[in-house]
Amino acid sequence: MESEQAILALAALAQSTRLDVFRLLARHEPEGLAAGDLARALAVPQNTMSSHLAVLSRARLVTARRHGRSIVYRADLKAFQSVVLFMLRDCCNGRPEICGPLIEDLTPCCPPKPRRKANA
Amino acid sequence: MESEQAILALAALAQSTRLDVFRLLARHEPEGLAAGDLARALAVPQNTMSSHLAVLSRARLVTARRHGRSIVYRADLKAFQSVVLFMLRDCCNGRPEICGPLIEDLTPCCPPKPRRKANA
DNA sequence: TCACTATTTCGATAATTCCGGAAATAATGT
DNA sequence: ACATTATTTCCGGAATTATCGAAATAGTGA
Repeated sequence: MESEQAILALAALAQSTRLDVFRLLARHEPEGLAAGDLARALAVPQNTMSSHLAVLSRARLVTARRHGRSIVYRADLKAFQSVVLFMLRDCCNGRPEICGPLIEDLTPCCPPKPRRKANA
Repeated sequence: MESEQAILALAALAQSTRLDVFRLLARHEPEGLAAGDLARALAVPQNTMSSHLAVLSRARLVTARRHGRSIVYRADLKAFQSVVLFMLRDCCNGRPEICGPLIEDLTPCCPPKPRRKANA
């Protein structure tokens, strides 16, 4: 991922409504949510929501697909992952001694197994 | 980390000069760089750089410390880590089945130690 | 104190973003 | 074709951000 693309994504997420939208869509993977449902859920006018969705879409953080009358939006978790990866690479670039503990502390986010830091 | 703080950080990084600044500072940990050095390195006027540094500072992504005549800035990697963690939590919230592979794919960034298999 | 260096603050302008009312576009069913 | 529903586009105003010249502040050394 290139800087320009990452900046688009960071800017897209740096706004509370859009952050909420992405949160909500991530939670509704893989079904997605229609634009109107998003507007209703977050109590935002449809046209305002539409422009926010356009920003997220330009940033490639969400995808849109027409489904009957509705347009269903989905979070693009792969793209989101790319952004996180980009940030970490930026921070770690050639400095594993810094990134190492970061990744380690990161892991508890979604512990596949561990319950305590009984590691050694 | 709360949303508001995260949004400040994302917004701070969503600008090319500031992203470059953070990159540069991360690479110059733990010594840091003086404001003037940053301005020179990125070919930006001092006052412009100063306002960018203020934004990064408000977002807690950098710290400043006077050192003689200069003010030396340092990347706050802990704060950066918090932002990344926040993003991942937002994405994974209650959905390890999504976050799991994400973390796994993330690990190759800086593999400090042999990773164990997720799941079993 | 004075001169010098480093950085920030002030102030102004241009550009961008956010918001939402109103109108336009698109799909569906009759 | 028409009415209905879902969403977007158009438009304008308010707020915020980016940029940078000029002036102000802070530290250093003679």
